[in-house]
Amino acid sequence: MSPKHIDLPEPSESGCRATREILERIGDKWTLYVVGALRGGPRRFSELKRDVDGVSQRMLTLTLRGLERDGLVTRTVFPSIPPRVDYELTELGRTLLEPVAVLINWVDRSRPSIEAARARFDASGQETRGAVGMVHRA
Amino acid sequence: MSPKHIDLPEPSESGCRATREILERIGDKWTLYVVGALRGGPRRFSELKRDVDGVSQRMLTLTLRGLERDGLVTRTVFPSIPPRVDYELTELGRTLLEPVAVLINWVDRSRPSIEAARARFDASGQETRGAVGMVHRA
DNA sequence: CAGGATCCCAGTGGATACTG
DNA sequence: CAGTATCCACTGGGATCCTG
Repeated sequence: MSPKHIDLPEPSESGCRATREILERIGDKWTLYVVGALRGGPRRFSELKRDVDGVSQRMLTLTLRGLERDGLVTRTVFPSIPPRVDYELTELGRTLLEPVAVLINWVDRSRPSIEAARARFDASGQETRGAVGMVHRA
Repeated sequence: MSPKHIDLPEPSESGCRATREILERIGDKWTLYVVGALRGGPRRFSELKRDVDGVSQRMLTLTLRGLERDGLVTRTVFPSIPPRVDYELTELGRTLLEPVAVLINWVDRSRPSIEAARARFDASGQETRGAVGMVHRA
């Protein structure tokens, strides 16, 4: 069925290229997690490093730079000793939280189905390869 | 400030690791575009190759395999000459369209702001680096 | 504490050639 | 047409060391 499907907004056709560029930003390995860690308010560098867990200081720095460059995060330096730097989502950055939440929710709800599908595929997938006749693999 | 923010669903805490694994699937270079190309209904391999534009047959194959493995698309072989293979979103695959649409919409709406921020950052970013006092870069 | 500079590896993905 | 197989370049990203 699905007579009408969902009406995907068509990445405005014009900006499909530019859209990809931005999707790759938030599609990288750490951006979503950093944004998630910042959702509660300002965080220091070392707090983020602890919260995100697994991230190297190099990647955390690069990720924060990228977010700052895109106007999604502000960086505030306090000239104290020891130095202290706070990162915080901008207005724009906070608007990203909703789309991300929708996506995360989808992943959470779909994970059982996906993992089941993977198990099925990995278990019985290969030998139907050269089968004769119409084949549905999956 | 920001007393309430948006209430991010907390990636169910438990499955943060597993969630990442799936996020990386749809976060790769081609998956979202292939899914987008399939939103209108079944498509043949060669049609997808034309639609997605820029994708190599290798990456298209790998991407489709991954989606098939995760139960998001079905692969149907017609034993004709020349051979024909149709790909189609599953029910589960179609449920992915909405979260993706939300994200694409966000990118489209935010692109002007982001590009402006990038221009500003790239133009005047570097020299405020070692400045004294509290500094807001951006 | 925050992060710059280097080195280096593994995986992603492109180009090309071949097959059923 | 719809792949598979190889080779290869690039780069994302980790580890480590050093500085203000």
